[in-house]
This record gives sequence, C-alpha cells and structure tokens, in this order.
Amino acid sequence: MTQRNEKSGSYHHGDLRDELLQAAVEVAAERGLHGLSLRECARRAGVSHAAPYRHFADKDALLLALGEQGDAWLAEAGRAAMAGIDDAQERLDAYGVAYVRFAVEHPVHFRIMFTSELNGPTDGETDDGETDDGETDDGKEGAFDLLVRSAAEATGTTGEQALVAGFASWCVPHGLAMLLLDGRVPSERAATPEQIDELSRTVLTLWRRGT
Amino acid sequence: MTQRNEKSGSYHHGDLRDELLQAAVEVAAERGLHGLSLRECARRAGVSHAAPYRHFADKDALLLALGEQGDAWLAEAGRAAMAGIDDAQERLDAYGVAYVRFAVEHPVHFRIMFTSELNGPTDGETDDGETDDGETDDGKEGAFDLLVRSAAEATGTTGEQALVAGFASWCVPHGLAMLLLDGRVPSERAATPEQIDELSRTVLTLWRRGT
DNA sequence: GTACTATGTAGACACTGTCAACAATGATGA
DNA sequence: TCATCATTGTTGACAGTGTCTACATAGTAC
Repeated sequence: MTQRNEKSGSYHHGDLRDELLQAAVEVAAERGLHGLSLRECARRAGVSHAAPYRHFADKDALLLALGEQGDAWLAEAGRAAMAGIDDAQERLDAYGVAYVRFAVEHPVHFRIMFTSELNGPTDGETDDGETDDGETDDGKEGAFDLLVRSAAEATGTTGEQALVAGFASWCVPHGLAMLLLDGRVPSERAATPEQIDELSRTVLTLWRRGT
Repeated sequence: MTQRNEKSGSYHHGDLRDELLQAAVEVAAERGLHGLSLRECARRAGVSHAAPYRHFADKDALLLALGEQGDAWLAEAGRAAMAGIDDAQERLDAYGVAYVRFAVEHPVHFRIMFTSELNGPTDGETDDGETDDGETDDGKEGAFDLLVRSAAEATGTTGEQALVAGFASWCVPHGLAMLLLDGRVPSERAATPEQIDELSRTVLTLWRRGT
C-alpha cells in the first residue's frame, strides 16, 4: 500500500521512482491509460508536480519503464509456467495460459507493453529493419525464444518455419488477452481466474485441433 | 444538401462532422492516438476550437463515432470476404485474412475499436451483464454471429460450444492484427499486403496442416 | 419580413506536460 | 569540522488541451 506516514517530513523521498511507477499503475487502473497524468502520480506520491522529472525524462519514459517492468514479469511468468514440462505441446499451452493470466492480472502493464506509439508513428512504416533484429534486451525476447523453441519442437520444424510457428503460438494467447482486456468476453465466462485459465486452455486446444 | 464546395468563405461548414472524423484519423495516424486533440482536428477542418462540440458531446464521443464507423466497415469486409464460400473452414480463414487486412489498412479505426476505456474503467469489473448481451447495433455483432455460425458449422458444434469456437476463431486474427499494428512482426515479413495475407493464412492454418 | 433552430465563434477556466531557476539534502574530501 | 558539489525536490511559468458559457450568424418555416 501507499504508506507515507514517515517520509512526509523529509525533503528527500527515498524511493520516489518506484512509488511513481506504482502510482501510475493505480491511476491508469482507475481512469484508464489516457487518463493518466504525471501530476496526479506526483500528487499521490506526495511530491511536487515537477519532481517526476528527476526520475523520468518525460511521460513516455515513465510508461516505457512500466513496459519494461511488464516485459520482465511476463518473461519470468512464461519461464516459470514452462519450467519442468517435457512435452512441447503442453509447454506451449502452459505458456499461453500464463500469458493470458498475466494480461488479466496486470492489465495496465500489458496494455502499455503493446501500445507502441512510444517509439514511432502508428503505422510502423519506419524502416526499423536492422536495429530491431539484433541482440535484444533479454526480457520478452528471452521468453519469445523459448516459445519459438517449443513451437519448433512441437511442429517438428526449424529455422524460418519454426519462427513462424512460434509467432503463431503467440497470436492466440495475445488475441485472447486483448479481447479479455477489452471486455469482449461475456463476464459470466471470465469472472474468476479459474474460468479464465479454462477458457485459455479451451481456445488454445480448439485452435490446434481445430476441426 | 452538401453544396459547400467553397467552404472557406461561408460561415457554415456544411459537412463538418465527417471532416472532423477524417481529420481525427489523419492526426492519429501522424501523432498516435494519445497525440490526437480536438483542437487540432478543428484547426485542420478550418473551424474554431469549440466547433466540434456542435457535433460531438466530447472527445470520447468522436472516438466512439470512429469506432462505430470501423465496426461497420469491418463487418462489411468480413461479410464480403465470406460471401460465396461454401466450405465453413475456408470461410473462417477468409474472415481471418480479411480481419487482419482491415486492421492493417485502418490501424487508427482498429485501435480505437479495441481500446475500451470509452465505456468504463480498464478492468471491466463493472456489472454490465444485462445491457450488453441483448439486441445489439448490428455492426460487429453481425459479423461475430456470422463467425460463430461458421465456426459451429466447421466444428460441428452448437450452442455453448459453438460460441466458444467462434470466439476462438476470433482470437487468432485479432492477436495477429494487434501484433502487426504494434510492430512485433519483422518488417521484411509484413511489408506488402500480399505478405500480410500470406502470413495470416499461414498462422490460421498452421496447426491444421501441421499435424 | 420575423421567429426559431442549427451551427459557428470568442473567451474563459482548470488541468496538463515541460522547462528554468532556486533550495534542501547527503556525500566527499581538505 | 567544514566547504564543495551532485542529487533530488520545489516554485513559478508557459503553451496546449478539454470543455463550458455567452454570443453571432446562417438557413428555414411561418
């Protein structure tokens, strides 16, 4: 919780950066992402309206930090979900379930992670070919690599094909997560975590064994 | 009627509502959704900053209008794509390809359609059970019904199961579309409409052919 | 014509992101 | 111990925004 009983007296806050991030999640959860304001975060952290600029270059930088936090958490959740599962197919399912669960448990982070608009224009027409496919910051990509490896194993493919298979295995939970966050699933079908896990599993297996 | 070709000189604009919608898409495409402002739209339409309020209650109302426009377009695209295809499975695939293509061709509309935050808080915990499942405004739901019907036919299910199958058939193109819009697909794999169609088809049919 | 309604404008308000100038704090080194 | 200095916070300002109220103009019906 936001426990600022002691620190209110001191000039220096001590952990403002983290508290701002927390406040941002709180505000975004209440008012939506487009209702998030740095000043409100500062208010909740008990500091002046310009204090955040000592920790973040601008508002986008704060959102970016939240996104990276989310990337790390998701990667960890994915790894944990897949750990110890030998069957590649089951591993893929476990990842998908964990993915959707993460999105539902951290909707603000998830939405920020997939909002783009933090790098460039909406359409993504910028020629970002060469700077994007090199060594990456082991967060989500680590999890993605694991996904690709599992997909490759499950489909018996390699290289190019395996990559597409991994990507395809990403689409399903991602789509489900997005639709869930947008309230496109009747609430009686997605009220509890158990229901959501169940739904994820159903969708994942339906997609695979399709017909 | 719309007899206002010389709109710059006349007091009344003649078609301001539409022009505002167009301007909004333009601005959002340039600056991202969070960079969209009513005042900028007004500026581009050549009217004063308060003029939009004669046509939209507030900013959200304008976004909502764009969303509804997108719903209608998408439904039409889906219907057109499925028209004349007898095999249910192929119909589902065709819908998916059209869905993704729509998202890529109308990224601003698509993103607005699935941004929620226009109705309530992010988490969707509001008890909107009864007002949401009744008769709907035949836009997206019409397309969704068609999707469910096709999924039911393809899977040989009915009722509850068919609904979930239809929903699952929605998740895949939706996830793919979202990942595409967020630039998560290497640009060399999604540069042209043909490549995107190809990718959609691959993702949609991956597991069916694979196993 | 006059009255009414639809649609536009001007001005104001609170709020926001962001910057520059200033102030308090804690660490560093003589 | 004390002067120095980078870090971190505050205050005040600016332009831009959503939105409201009051006013102006155009088109329409009588």
